Amino acid sequence: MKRSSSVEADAASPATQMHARIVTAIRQIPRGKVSSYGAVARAAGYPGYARQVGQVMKRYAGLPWHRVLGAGGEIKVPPDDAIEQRMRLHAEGVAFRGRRVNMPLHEFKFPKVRSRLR
DNA sequence: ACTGTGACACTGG
DNA sequence: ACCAGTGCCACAG
Repeated sequence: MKRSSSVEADAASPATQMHARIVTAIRQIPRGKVSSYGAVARAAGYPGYARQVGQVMKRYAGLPWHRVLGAGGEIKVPPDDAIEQRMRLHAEGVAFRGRRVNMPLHEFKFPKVRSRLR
């Protein structure tokens, strides 16, 4: 098997794997529950990669992006999308207390918090 | 290769 | 509760 062949090195690229793991984590958040960028990053095995979670969500379509909030349950998306996010969450029964949602009440707990990856 | 940017998080005033 | 400063990291130009 070719180890450093350019083609498959692509598929196994660290970055690609990270994206995949982040996407998977986001998909785990059930309807009516929410999580945070940081929590998703940790669940995916990449603590400290909160910003990358945002990047991935922007690139991948079909993700429940509205269930991901900033630390403390704050909305971190631009004003336009923020409106839709609130609307979607409200439709799922997630209520806002002013600018943020009641995290202790709505936060989804990831089952398998994997240890650090690389 | 270097610099700026951002859908983040945390601390301190 | 609000805002500024700092650390964080991949990506784009």
